[in-house]
Amino acid sequence: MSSLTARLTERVAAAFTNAGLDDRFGQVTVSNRPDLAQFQCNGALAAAKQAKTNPRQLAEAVAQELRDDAQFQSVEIAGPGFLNLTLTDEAIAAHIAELAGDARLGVPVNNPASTVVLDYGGPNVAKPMHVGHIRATVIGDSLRRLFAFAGDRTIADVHMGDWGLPMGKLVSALEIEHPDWPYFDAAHEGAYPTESPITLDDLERIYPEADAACSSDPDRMQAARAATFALQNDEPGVTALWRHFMEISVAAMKENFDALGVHFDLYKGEADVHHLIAPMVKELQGRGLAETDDGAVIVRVARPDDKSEMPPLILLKSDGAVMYGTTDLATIKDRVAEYDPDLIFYVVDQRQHLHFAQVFRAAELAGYGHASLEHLGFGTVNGPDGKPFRTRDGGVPRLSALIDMAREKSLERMEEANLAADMPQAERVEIARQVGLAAIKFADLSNHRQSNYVFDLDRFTRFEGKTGPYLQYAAVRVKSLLRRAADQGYEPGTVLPPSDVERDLMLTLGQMPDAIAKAYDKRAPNELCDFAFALAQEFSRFYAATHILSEEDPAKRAAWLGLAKLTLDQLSLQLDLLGIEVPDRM
RNA sequence: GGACCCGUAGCUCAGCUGGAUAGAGCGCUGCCCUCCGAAGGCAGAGGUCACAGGUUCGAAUCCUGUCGGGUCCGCCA
Repeated sequence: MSSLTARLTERVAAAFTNAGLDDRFGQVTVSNRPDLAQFQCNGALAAAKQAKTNPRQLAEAVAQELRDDAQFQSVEIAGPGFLNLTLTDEAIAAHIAELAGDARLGVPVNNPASTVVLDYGGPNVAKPMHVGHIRATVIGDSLRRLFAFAGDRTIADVHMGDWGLPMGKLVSALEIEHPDWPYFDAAHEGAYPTESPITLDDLERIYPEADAACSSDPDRMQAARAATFALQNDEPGVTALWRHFMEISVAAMKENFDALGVHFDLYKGEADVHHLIAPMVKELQGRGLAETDDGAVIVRVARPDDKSEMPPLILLKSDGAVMYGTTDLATIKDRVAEYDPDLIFYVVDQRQHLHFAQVFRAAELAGYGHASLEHLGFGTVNGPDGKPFRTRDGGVPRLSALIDMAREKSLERMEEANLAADMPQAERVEIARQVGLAAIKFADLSNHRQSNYVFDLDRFTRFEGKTGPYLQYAAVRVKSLLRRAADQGYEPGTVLPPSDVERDLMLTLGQMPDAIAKAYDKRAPNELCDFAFALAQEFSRFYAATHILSEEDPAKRAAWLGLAKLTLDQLSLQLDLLGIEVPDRM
């Protein structure tokens, strides 16, 4: 089925055609003047501009035809030529009944489906995940859910940073600490230890030290480069050591992702395309697309009409080492071969915009696949001072610590509000976990993807206002209502033509397919957040204006319960697309 | 120096492929619980949409410039 505005657009477009005008002027939207009408079409204004005629006249011709259609209660022309449409209550009820009976709640399935590779998360081996990874994972996971629900085939790849200079820094630092380890013995024969001699704590301690040493000491940097080169050239000892890094880091990442409730289909990284790089560079050189410059192998991606300087993509540094642009390009080639995607999304920090522009151009020059490559950049997470979020000691807050803080804060809030007071402690803790995640996720997703935002846990965890916890509460309240109704033997029934009490709620419910389509087209989860909140507000208004369970007319009571159920179903879907769970009670 | 992003209510933010009276949350003022979860609802105050030009019947939205903040600009990822 299609959305209400889509149907109205079809109807009005036909009227434009019959009036001798282009049907694309028939676009119908929800009215921004609800006091005047429910829906509007501004097409007559655009059409008149093009035809250089009077817009009111054009609107009148279209309106004339629409007035014969029984689904409209009124068709009016206002101002310079706005077409104002109001449906009959019967037409609204018929549509909402259809929505309620549809397994997908009226949201159409993409046909044909697209294949979408989503690249998000981007954790680095041997580095703890931090506040910045919230955005990369939460936005990416929501887009994955949204596109999957729309019917697309989605492949989510975490795309770890596991192959560059940081690995060399670690290896070379370990060699200084433990020169006696077999990994560093060129004469070593046979297998290397299967058990890692280092722990996650070791890695997280050593990396910052090694990084600092490399910055200040050219010899250390040189050693790190050499180790990187050895890794990228399959030197067995270094490779064996690197496998330990991978094993312990991936385990830690998975813990973090589980705690966040985000899903990946693939735990691939830069290293997975290692074997593709040498042949790819050779191929690009052979085709004249790559050339040597200052000792480095580069692809020139600048275009004559560029407004600013577009630096070349460096495939191989002058020391022969691989850069991350190289692995990104090879990853595109790999994904094309593996999945033949229509779309590849990169949910990565906005600051890497230039990098992706370079890689995308190189992929285009090389003719790697037909996929549309989109860098969905995001802004930074800031502290209360408006600057990038830091802990008191100046460090970057760890993701796991933030999740713990959100849980604790949520538990406090629940106590304040006297929620879940009579529940066993284990259940309260579980609810606090769900509430804490909802707080973090909703706060992140409700901001526009590209803008920065201030991380204010105090505000995010509130049960009042536009927050994740509030939406959970709103959904739980409806669940509670439906439970009470069931206890009294009342079941949700078919919706009836609305009175003033429920008309706005029904019109809002009718908008969900449009809200989802908008979020999909704009790759913007904040559209879902806005809609979910608007729906919750509209339901609260309805809920305050009536008393469902004491209604004596059984048909009316059942119709209202039907609306409550549809609201709950929609809210649950919207929150699910945001990656937010809804407890049964709280 | 060049390019990109941003500047909207006291605060935090939506809206930006041009449309009618610029929205929400928090905070503030006043009402509404003998009744389904008041964490709610209703009403209200609060805005030169950074500034100046331009295009248009119509500009927060498009164009140009200025100011202010952020980011990026070949061998890190």
